[in-house]
Amino acid sequence: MGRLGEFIGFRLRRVQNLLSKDFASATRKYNLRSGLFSSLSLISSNPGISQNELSAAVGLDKSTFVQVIDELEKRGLAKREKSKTDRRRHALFVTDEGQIFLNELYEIMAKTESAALKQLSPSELSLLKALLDRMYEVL
Amino acid sequence: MGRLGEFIGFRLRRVQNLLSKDFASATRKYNLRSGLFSSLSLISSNPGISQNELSAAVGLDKSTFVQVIDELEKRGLAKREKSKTDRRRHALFVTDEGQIFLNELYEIMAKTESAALKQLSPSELSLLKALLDRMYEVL
DNA sequence: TATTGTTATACTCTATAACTATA
DNA sequence: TATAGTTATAGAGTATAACAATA
Repeated sequence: MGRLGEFIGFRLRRVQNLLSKDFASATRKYNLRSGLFSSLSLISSNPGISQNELSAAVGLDKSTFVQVIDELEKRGLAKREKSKTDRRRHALFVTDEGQIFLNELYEIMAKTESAALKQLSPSELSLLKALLDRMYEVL
Repeated sequence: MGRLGEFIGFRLRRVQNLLSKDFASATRKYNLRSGLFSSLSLISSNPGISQNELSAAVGLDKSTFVQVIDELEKRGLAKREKSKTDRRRHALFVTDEGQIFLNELYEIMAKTESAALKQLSPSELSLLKALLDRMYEVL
């Protein structure tokens, strides 16, 4: 790999690439549009979140989420509700069916990561998380 | 972040996202097409590599690299040479100018990572690399 | 027949700008 | 005026399929 292999970003990316490819192939049958999983998860963890807040959390433009949420609604996984206090906003909620589906995706994600995590002892894993968090906070 | 934050892939991605955004903004003036840096680096480390081998190493389709290498040639950073032994193949080489530019990109990458790496002691950094390599090898 | 590089093409992802309805 | 959501649109990035040259 040459000097590219000296960089920590290279190592991060190649592990993450494999994980995300594994997750993509494990969920291919669900035909998950980009951002659907993370949106569903964030709505679940933050009931009533607006589309604007969601886009800020994910770091993509708000226009990106219109189709994502259209699809979540069409699939019956989440729904928009007009805010009573500010009628411009849509409060977003995960449906019961959406929560079941989301739990299934969490399971698949956990299984995807399990092979990699088996290589690490519990203390190594918590150290890895701590190191990554320290790097994230300073960037 | 909810349960999404429990996954190691989430932590890997968010650190790597920040690193790659920082690198992108630090190199914006060079107008680097996707794959140009990694291709130039791999050609430099593997002189005479073919387009097919390059695409296999990066994990993208060979058709993707036609335009990347067109641009590397147009900028005078690398060149194609017809292989003597198999006239279908193009042996790829970095020019002197390309090597100078590549070294500059390595510098920028190192500077990009330095903020994050300052958070880690030398032994933590080498452990982090080892853990990531162990995860990569098993995936 | 199979492989290397090429072209044409289409699809996904994402951003920007302009619009609407509200505030 | 400003903000939330929407629409239209354009630009990247990538893959697939078909092709020419060569093996």
